[in-house]
Amino acid sequence: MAKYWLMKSEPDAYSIDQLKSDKTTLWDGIRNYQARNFMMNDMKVGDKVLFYHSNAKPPGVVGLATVSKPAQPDPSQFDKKSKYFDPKSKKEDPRWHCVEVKFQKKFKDMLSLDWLKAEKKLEEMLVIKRGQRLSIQPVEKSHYDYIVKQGK
DNA sequence: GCCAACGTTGGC
DNA sequence: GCCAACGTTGGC
Repeated sequence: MAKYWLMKSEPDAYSIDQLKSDKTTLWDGIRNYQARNFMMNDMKVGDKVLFYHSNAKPPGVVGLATVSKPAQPDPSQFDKKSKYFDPKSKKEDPRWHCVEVKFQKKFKDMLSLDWLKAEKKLEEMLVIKRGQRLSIQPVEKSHYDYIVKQGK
């Protein structure tokens, strides 16, 4: 049974257009244990992903992706030149893991955060709740289905 | 650029 | 194990 997720990315860092041209990408650089645990323990190949642009004008869901590879150690944690380098992480016991995601679709018209907030059916979604900063969030099937139906 | 929310760190 | 200080996220 596939699960449903929302994954945030700042378009300046990695956008849906980049994913479209890359086809797949490692979701590296996650340095939050809750988000990591979702990737390590709960995400499975084939799970559905809402791709969300944060810190964008406007922020919102811009397209769809799927999980294409299970969690593996995040290579950026061992790369001294990476901004995600973590000196406390050991090769034999990596602290951070990440999944690979695959491009599925870019919405012609994104669904902005304002729009999500205005939808009665989506009022329980985590992403519209105040102070919700988690960059990977579980999404309910009904919310996912509703968004996919609206997204062109 | 501001700042509320909240996660992490480290002294005790 | 508490909690103050600090850092980051992300909407506005």
